[in-house]
Amino acid sequence: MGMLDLRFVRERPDVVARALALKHVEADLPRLLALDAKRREVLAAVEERKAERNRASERVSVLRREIASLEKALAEATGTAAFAARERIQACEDEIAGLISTTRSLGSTIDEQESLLREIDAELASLLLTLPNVPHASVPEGADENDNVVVRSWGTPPSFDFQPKAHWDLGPALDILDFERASKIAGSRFVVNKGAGALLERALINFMLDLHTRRHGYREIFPPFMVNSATMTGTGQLPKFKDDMFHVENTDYWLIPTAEVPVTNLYRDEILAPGSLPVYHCAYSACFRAESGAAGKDTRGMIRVHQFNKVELVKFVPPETSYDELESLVHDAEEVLQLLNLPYRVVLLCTGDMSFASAKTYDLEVWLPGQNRYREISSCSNFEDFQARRANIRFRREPKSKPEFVHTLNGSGLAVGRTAAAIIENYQQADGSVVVPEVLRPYMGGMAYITPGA
RNA sequence: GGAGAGGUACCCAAGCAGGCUGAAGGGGACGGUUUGCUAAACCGUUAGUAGGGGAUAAACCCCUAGCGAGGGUUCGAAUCCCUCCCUCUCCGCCA
Repeated sequence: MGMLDLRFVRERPDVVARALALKHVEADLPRLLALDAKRREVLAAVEERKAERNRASERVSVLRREIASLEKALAEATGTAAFAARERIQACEDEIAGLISTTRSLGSTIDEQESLLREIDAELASLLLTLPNVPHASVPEGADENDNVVVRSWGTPPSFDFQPKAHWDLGPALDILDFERASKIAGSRFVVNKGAGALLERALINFMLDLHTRRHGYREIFPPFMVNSATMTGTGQLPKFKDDMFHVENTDYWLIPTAEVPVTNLYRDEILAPGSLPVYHCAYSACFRAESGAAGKDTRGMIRVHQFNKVELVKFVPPETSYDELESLVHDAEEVLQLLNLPYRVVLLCTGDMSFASAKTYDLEVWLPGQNRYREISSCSNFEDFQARRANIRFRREPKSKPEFVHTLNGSGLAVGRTAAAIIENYQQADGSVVVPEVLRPYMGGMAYITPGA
């Protein structure tokens, strides 16, 4: 989420209209443009009156001082001098009376115009939020996910000489995933990881964080898992996606749906100093999602749950490099899958399937033998300055130069639960045990196999 | 949770019996003088920002807002009133 530059909308309504069509978004662009014109008209009028009021107030102040000094002089003056002073004082007081009465009526006009302006601003702001980001020129046009483009594939889906099972069968059989008890203590769409299952989850988190911090140059952040409304608004979860999130009753706290929220908001309302870009952050967090619109979808297993773990990658970069940064971000996420030797493909989302805020998005999809299909495991996007404008994150190129909006990017690196599911399914053996990928063994006390009860 | 103190520019800090104070004074930073170099000393500069308008190749100029945030009183608010937020100290409670 985020917003476009009002000036850009004013100057290039054609581009905005095209983006609306490409992303299948409805918005009242003509009304927005009309309000914008109206706003500037009223603003000019109200500011002219304020300037007038300020001049009058200053004049009152000057006159008051003059009166004061005249009164002092009057004490010693006599005859014609005293008479002249009294005359002058009277003239000043008359002028003050006149100034006050005109300024008073000026004030009420200002009040009226300002409240009109507030109404216009409010509607304009909410209309501006209905405009999606403009897709980058390299994004294929298309209606829905069927028009997405597979950019590359890596690895080969394993062939089994037995019928491969889904992780929701394998996990409980190994007693490393417990959906039944999860549903007892919390509800549906939760999972309890046990023994080697818990260890696997923890190992994956550490493995991913180590990879991104030590080899890819990201700085680790461990953020709060609850944030306030201002933060949720900064990255656009509020007000639009209120129902997709969990709210803590009687507080202003919301459970984060992704670490992107706290991490992107770290620099909200800040101007980053020259030389501080690019900033690369990675963050583990639990993610909480209400999945309100997903009834009946992925009800089994840990593909779609209310709480899952994720390692998120977030970048703040100067505008000119953001598309190169997107490519490297995708590679950083891909490397996790390569090192784990999990087959996947990279999909470039078409205009109709990409999110509201994104200018360009690649999805990583991992092969899940149990479902015999690729499933999304990471989504990497360049938001350009769309998020930064809303969250007001800027930077300076030189100590004296004008602040500019940064470009923000983020991507999962990766969704941990889905990665665990992919490992369980891709590394399953005929006897129901699971081979532990080489790179994870150091993180699991050397464990090479997950066997029942491990 | 109880009690107190406080939020002013890059930092510290004065102003708070309303008016040439959008802000004294330090520090820092930047520029200059001096100097073989450095240091010191001296001089100068230093709200940044947002919005609107004007001029333009640009530099620039004008207006408005802005002293934690939002309201109110007033001709006029950093200054008076109300609400909220945050920070610090002490006590209590805890991991």
